[in-house]
Amino acid sequence: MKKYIHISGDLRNKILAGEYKSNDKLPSEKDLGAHYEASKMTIKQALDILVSEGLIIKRRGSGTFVKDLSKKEIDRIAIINQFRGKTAENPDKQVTSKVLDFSVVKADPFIQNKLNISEDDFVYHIYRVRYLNGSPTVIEETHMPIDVIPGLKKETLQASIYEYIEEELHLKIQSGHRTITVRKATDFEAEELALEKGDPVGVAEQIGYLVTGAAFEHSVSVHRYDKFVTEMILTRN
Amino acid sequence: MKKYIHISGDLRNKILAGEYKSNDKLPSEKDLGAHYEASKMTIKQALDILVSEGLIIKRRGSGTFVKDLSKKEIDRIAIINQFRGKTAENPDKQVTSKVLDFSVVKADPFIQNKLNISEDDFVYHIYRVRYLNGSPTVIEETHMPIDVIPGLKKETLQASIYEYIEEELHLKIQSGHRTITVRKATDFEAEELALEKGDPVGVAEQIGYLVTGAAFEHSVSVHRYDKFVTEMILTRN
DNA sequence: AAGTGGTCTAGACCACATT
DNA sequence: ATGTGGTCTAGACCACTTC
Repeated sequence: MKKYIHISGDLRNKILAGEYKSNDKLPSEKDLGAHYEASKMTIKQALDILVSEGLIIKRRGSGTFVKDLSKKEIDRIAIINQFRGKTAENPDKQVTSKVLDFSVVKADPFIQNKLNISEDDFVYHIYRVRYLNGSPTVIEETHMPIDVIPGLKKETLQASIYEYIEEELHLKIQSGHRTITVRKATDFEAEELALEKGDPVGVAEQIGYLVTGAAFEHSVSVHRYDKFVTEMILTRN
Repeated sequence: MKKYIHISGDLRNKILAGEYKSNDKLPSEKDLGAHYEASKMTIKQALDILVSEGLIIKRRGSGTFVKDLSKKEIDRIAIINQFRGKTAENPDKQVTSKVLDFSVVKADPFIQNKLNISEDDFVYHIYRVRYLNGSPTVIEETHMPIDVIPGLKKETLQASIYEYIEEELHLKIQSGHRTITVRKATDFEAEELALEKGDPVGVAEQIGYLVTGAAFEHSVSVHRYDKFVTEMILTRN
């Protein structure tokens, strides 16, 4: 186990368990270094993880403090800021899919640009309605370059593509760039998502990248307005 | 100037200028260290900034590579992931406000919990419609503890509260925790935002924190659906 | 085997806040 | 003046990829 992971995990537990409370001052980096038998840089690395999670605040000159979080915020914080597929995001729910289209096409200019591929490259076109516990939740339209993600089968679409990519192809997913907008449902979307015409939908457009740096997916997902939540932590420089 | 800021800035410029192109390999950390006369840890710190911005990817054993970004993605990347007020987010537009309510009230239990204050604490209640270039864009309802942000005047609300906090009170804003949802506009919201009844709105609920760790605002902002965009970069682990 | 990034150290000096 | 976190160094060893 990496030392800084161990230290940040240990401190996170103590905060979540209430051993350090809101606004409490943590021991200094020097003291923590003595306690964990680690150098200052390692302690700093551990604390910076908790800063990025929004749990603590460091103030040069005064010390490190537990943020003034409400209980709900603390519960929330363990979960967010992860990049996962729908299946992994909802471990407690049954995720199923209706496949509207699954084909191989030439990428149009829009997709070419998003995936940074040339006009001769082929992509999968995957168009699915996805259900959580049987109720329609989101319509996803995904394009993936066949060169990057080969061998997709229709039965894979019923389950988790991300799992296929990581477990079967042994590729590693690194990051995603996501843009969220809001609009009215089209007639088709309303029908598939069991909404009224013109009801709100949340739209997430996303480009996914592998650790190799290659863009492996462009997807647009249209969510029922009552089942769309997204959370983030913003920091100031 | 901090050395790692200088190095990451220099490399960012080279990437954005196309000096390093998509999928290009950057010099090794050792070589960069020689070039910039910096130690390995400092180079690492500089590169990690670019990783968090989504510009590059590091692969142990092989090297550091420019991500396979489309041109648009590259342009986008300079902007996002900052925590700022509406005024600062729209430097090119004129931001004005209509103040619907400005009062001091006792915090109700919901707000108490969000701001982590007690039932005896007073908060400002600020309720504004905000206009970009004269057209209604968002309705914001904000609560701020008067103990944390004293001396708010009605004329401040016409402009930028964030500016008041930083310039006048000399407090430093550190971070925000934001949750985004989608729903139908209420009749009141539709009227103020010049929408039809039941049209979509994007809702951002946010808690803001100072560098002291104190929660200084809870706000719910209801956005016209055609003027609501939010962008983020997600990473795995 | 050679080269890469990841982790870690022991210490230095600096910028800032508090006393 | 003291204590804090921020930056930086010069090196060590490790895990991983590529040849």
